[in-house]
Amino acid sequence: MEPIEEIKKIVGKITKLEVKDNWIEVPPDKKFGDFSCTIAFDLAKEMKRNPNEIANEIVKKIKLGKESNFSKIEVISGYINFFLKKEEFCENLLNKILKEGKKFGRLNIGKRIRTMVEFSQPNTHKAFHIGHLRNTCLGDALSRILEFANFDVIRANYPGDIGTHVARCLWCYLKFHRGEEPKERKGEWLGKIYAEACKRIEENPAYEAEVKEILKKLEERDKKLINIWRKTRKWSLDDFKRIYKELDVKFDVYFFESELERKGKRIVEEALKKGIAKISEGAPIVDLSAYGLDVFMLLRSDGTSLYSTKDLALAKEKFEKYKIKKSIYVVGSEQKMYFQQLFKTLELLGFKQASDCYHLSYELVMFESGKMSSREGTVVLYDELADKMKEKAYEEVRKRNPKISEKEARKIAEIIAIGAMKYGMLKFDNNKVIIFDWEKMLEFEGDTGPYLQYACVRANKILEKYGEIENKIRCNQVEEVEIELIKQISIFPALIKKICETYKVNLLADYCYRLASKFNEFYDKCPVLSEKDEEKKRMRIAIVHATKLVIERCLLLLGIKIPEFM
RNA sequence: GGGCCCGUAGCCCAGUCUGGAUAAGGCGACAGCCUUCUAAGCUGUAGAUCGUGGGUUCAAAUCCCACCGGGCCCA
Repeated sequence: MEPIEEIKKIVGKITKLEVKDNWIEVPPDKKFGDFSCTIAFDLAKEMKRNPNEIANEIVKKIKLGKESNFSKIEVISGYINFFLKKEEFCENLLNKILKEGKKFGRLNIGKRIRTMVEFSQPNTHKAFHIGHLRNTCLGDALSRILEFANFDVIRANYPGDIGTHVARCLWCYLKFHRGEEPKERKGEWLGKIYAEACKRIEENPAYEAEVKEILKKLEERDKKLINIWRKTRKWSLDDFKRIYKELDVKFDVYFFESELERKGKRIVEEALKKGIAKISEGAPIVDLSAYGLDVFMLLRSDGTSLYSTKDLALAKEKFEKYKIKKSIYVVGSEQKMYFQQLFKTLELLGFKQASDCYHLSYELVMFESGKMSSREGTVVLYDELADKMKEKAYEEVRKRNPKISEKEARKIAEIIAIGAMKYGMLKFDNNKVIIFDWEKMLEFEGDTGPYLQYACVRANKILEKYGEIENKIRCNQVEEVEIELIKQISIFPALIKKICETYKVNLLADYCYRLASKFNEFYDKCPVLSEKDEEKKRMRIAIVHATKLVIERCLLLLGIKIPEFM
């Protein structure tokens, strides 16, 4: 039995209560044991008695059996402190991992829940910038974690290939850059055209009418214009695909806004017929003020579509065609209100699945001076960042490996650069604004991606030199660093469970850093290959093996690759 | 005017959901450690009125209320 389970069982038996998770904690200091139970404080309140006395009474009744995980139980000022039989605990865990191998941490959810994670959603005709990167890393990592935990995940992308921004870009392209075509990174070039369009329109608002005309023609499927739209749209999409390939991010399905306009308009008609929507100032709206959600507009008064028009159609498609149970939307937090309105409207339209729609919001990537804006062209492009990261990583790789080939150095550098970038995006809580800082982003020491990769590379090197690993080991004596490391490994399955419930991907990044840190400490203090005591050596190899498995798993789930050397 | 998020050391950040013992790390600074499995590493020192003020509690960074500062959304 797991140690925590055992505490729940024995304390529960004596108090005749179900022991809650938050009554059990890990003490701040080793001298207080390995686990602590705070049940006496709560009981003291109810019984109006001294917690210390109650704790002592509980402990007096506990008889530890031979199979128990614990060697000792102590009461200190109301806390019931449990001390593990360290050697047994380590031996059990290590042997369990030797047996389970890569399956360690995988959850056994009986039924596979079909879950769609929609993320990335870049706009064509605009640049792919580091805000999209945050979104993409987050959605990809979440998908990987849910997949590992046995959810049936469908990864969806939803590029914005139609709408005002496209009309602006095409207007500027046709009016000022007709026929031009760059040789490479064509999507990036279109992004510049878009920024130029915004600038020109701002300077001369009379252009607005011309843009509107283009938008209208696009919705009416004007043949000539559609051909140009198709061509330029592909420029952007090709750029996105190149970036996803570099990031090793895959999608199972692409939805395009342009393909949802008509279906969306039909749903709006239906909503009007049902009386859920009504016309106000010429535009169909849903009045959600009864739910504190103001008014939700479904179409513009000129009949052109909005995000909402298309999102209604998309949701319907997700529910009906893909038969999903859960729908996760990874979208910036500025859209919180919008998604509340959308989900409520879906509910009113009779979609039961609306209650299983979840907006996973995250804050923006900003500059110290304020928001990035693709309109003003003040964005850090993905390629700009990636190029600099790769160059920096290349220098570092060269410093340490002067003899390897150019090709090999570039390959390793890319793995490190992409890892650093992803970790830099994933380690922060999603509610927190990331203030973009070149210096911090280009850091490869301390709490960074390369630190994690490095720990894993070190572990791999030891295992590679050792050869075949035994499938059962014994722990006669374990040192403090070893116990600390093994304890960190042991909480991995619980962590995965928690992330599946909270969608907090940064917990995994944080965990992995702590694990790598404990391993580096172990690496420094406990020689493995040169250890003379054979039994101890086998145990240490098992520790290295277990650490490698878990770090490798974490990095895989974060979407970070591991170089062969670095 | 209404709503949401953030505020923890010079800088960055975990912990807040589910209150618990001495607030965890990273960067930067200072002092050490490479003839021993890769120093992108390890060890130590200095650095925190947990935005402010109240409240609840045996116990508050964590829960409640008010306010201040920053960001976002709606009107």
